[in-house]
Amino acid sequence: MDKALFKQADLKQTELRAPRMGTTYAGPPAGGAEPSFDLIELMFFAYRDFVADADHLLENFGLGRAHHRVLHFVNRRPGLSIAELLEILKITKQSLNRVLKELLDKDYVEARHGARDRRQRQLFLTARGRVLALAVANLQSKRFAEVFAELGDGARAGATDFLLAMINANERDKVAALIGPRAVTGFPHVLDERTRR
Amino acid sequence: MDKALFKQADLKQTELRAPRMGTTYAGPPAGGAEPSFDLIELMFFAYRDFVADADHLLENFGLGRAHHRVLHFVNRRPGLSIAELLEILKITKQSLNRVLKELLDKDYVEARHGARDRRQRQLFLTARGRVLALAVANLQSKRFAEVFAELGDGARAGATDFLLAMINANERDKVAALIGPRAVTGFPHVLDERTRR
DNA sequence: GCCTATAAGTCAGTATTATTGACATATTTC
DNA sequence: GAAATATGTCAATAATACTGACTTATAGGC
Repeated sequence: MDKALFKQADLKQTELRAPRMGTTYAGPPAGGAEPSFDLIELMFFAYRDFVADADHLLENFGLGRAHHRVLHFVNRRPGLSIAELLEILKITKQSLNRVLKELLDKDYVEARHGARDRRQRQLFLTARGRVLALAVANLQSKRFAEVFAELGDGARAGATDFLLAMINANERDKVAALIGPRAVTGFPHVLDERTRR
Repeated sequence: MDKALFKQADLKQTELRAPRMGTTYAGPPAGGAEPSFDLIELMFFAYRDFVADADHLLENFGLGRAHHRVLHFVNRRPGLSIAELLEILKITKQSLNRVLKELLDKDYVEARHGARDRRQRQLFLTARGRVLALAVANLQSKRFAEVFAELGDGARAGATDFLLAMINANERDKVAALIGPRAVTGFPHVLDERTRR
């Protein structure tokens, strides 16, 4: 009985923890209220299963979590520079290097000299890369589609609001800006001035 | 300037990816709909900041993400066995060992011989461990409190429904069962039959 | 044009969290 | 008593990250 309880799959361990942000620990309880154990645990499991979709798919291509992140953000912000990518991913260039090199080698990502500044390398997905990124995004979107088929489409706005509110206030605007305008099309950077002469 | 550019925080990399589940990739698009890039990205950022809270706090105690998971689940299911913990965490006992040993050494966790089966070791938090686990939970709960202060308390049920629906269907009942009844008190295992003679 | 700053790439060494495989020990169950 | 089970442990490895130091190419100020 206890066996069957958690048998489903071989999961990699990475959740329930993450990067440190500028969060300040203000001391024990907020104001006497009980901790929201339910939501804490739900966040853990929901995220676990959510990312598992992408993880599972990309594994077939010999790509790991680091590759996924790069693929995702290059897809979302085509034309971004190495520095910008490092800013988003919050990793060092040494860490990025291995992963990016593999993505370049395997022809998922393409780097072009910066149009304005030749020192920069602007990153784009190749056709292959775009197919893969879209496949991942579609798989993840399928989960959302099922969720809102169950909860009703009205729940989508609520979920969006909830997730946005969960983001650190100082980053919320940036994320909202990145998300809102490009939610559907997703190709703003290609059009911005940096890629023009 | 490149220095300053990346200085914000020293973040560990683990998000936007996770364990593999039994998710089946059914082919490109679901039915022609655009991928939900907005929600995909929101999940990433929301979870990133959410777990950063715990991460940041535990770092002061020399504890990492693996320790957090153990602390969390032992707190939530006191009296669980090594095997049960491994099942939940989906890691090997070799991986658990180092982490658990540290938590035992540092007196956050306590292991007692199984009451029914002396081969088993049942895990409990010590007073210290409970204080720490509660501090983490309170910090994470603070974020939820702020979110629902902003969105209104009505949003809490919606968020719960959303997160629950995001969990793989085959696990949903188990998680719901674990979460619902013990959301507040959190000490069910101690009372279950396994710890009795 | 030169000098400095910047963007990126690279080499070397290390940490954390995970893995697989093999085997030892204590205890339960048949 | 023998086999199964729960746990612990040794050893080697992988993926993802880190710091520090250095090179190369290009941009920009003077």
